[in-house]
Amino acid sequence: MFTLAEENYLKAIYHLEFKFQGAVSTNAIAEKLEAKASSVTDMVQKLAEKRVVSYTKYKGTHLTPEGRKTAAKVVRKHRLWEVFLVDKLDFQWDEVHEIAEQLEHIKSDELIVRLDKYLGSPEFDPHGDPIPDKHGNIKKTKKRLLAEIEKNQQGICVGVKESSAEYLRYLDKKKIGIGSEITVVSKEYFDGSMIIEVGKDQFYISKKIAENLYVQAN
Amino acid sequence: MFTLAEENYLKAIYHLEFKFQGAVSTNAIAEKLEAKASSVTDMVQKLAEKRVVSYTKYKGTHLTPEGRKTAAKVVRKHRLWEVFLVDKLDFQWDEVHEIAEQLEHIKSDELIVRLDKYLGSPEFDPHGDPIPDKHGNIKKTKKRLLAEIEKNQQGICVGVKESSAEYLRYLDKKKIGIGSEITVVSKEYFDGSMIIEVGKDQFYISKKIAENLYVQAN
DNA sequence: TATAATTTTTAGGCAAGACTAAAAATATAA
DNA sequence: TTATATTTTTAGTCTTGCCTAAAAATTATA
Repeated sequence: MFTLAEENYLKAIYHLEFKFQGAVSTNAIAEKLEAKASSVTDMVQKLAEKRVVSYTKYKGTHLTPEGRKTAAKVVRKHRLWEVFLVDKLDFQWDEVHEIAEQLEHIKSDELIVRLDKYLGSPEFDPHGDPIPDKHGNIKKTKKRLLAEIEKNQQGICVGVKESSAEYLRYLDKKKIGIGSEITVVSKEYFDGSMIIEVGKDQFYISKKIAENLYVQAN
Repeated sequence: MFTLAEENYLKAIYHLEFKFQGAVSTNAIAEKLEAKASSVTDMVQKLAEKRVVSYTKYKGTHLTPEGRKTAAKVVRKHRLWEVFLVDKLDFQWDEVHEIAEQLEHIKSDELIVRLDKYLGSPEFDPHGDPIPDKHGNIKKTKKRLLAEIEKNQQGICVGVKESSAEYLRYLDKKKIGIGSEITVVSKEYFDGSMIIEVGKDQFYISKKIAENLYVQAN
């Protein structure tokens, strides 16, 4: 079993390894967890003793298969709880992260199984990120930025890039949410702005908006 | 804000104060939390500094109004989560305690409000224990001993008092389990024995049996 | 009431997980 | 290639929450 701190380190390394596709530096972990590098060295050495990471001094850290499995499980729990909070308790996208950050550490395998079933075994969380299955495998997202979609093509909204509260509220106001079908009606290459159709409505969006929204296109 | 350990101490003192209606001894807390008395002394002094308990050396501990409010909130969360686990995730009543023990420490006022609403603002948990309202007030418990039920009244089995293996085997043999509807067909005031109906069966039970079974009556 | 038993507190320590400051290794630049 | 800057590690501390062992206070008993 792992402590709360250990789980958070494993999760951070999991995300960083995915993002940079290589050894994870001590400083990168420190920044992600808002901790000092010296604290990270301590913990990483401890995790190496527990065989969940491989660590070479000055060279960085990797998850072992065992560590990856553990990290994926935490991520799975986090994202399942986010679905619960949004789908069942009607939270907004931007309100769930902090709570899920706590719920992800609840220890009970049976609970995950039942929660997953109760939510209809979702494959994506409310931000469009894939939920690892019980073996830690994740579906590859075909998610692209709305800005990359061409005229007359369409995509399903699956998430956001930067999730500031203002931005999420803007999307809400425009009735854009996970699952919304968005069609690019016209595109201005000069400034990257677009006119898009969501449901029955058509409206203008700036480049900045389009570069912050992930859609799944065919 | 309180740490996990602090919340557990406050909850323990809350329950013990309720049970014994007076100052709570150091040893009583130690037993309840499976800790050493010296650890309890440490923590109780710390809680006294935080003004959530009043503590006099060698005389025991009391919750302050502030402490009682905090403790009641933890109990409220615990019992709401138990309802969630049983009503929504189909857990059995006896499987939920450990998980709720973890969930009760999740910090988010908004979460409690929404969870409560989602569950239909229940007043009792699956064991028949009352759920404190948002101000910490509790309804008088619905849970009573079967021995207190009068002739022709009925109740739903919600738990046992002493859970010896023999007793549980006896209940099993008689097909009495959580959720069983029990009707008192007749009652002998001389020795406290009864004839009860469970499902289609009627049979005799002794006073001792009736004093060990909790039912939820209207 | 004096003595024994029990309860509670104090004193000192330990592990986890964070920190600061300084040293060592690595990377960058002149 | 040497000097400088950056990154990482080590060494030593601190707090939390627990422990053991011993001392002190309280309660029970003879």
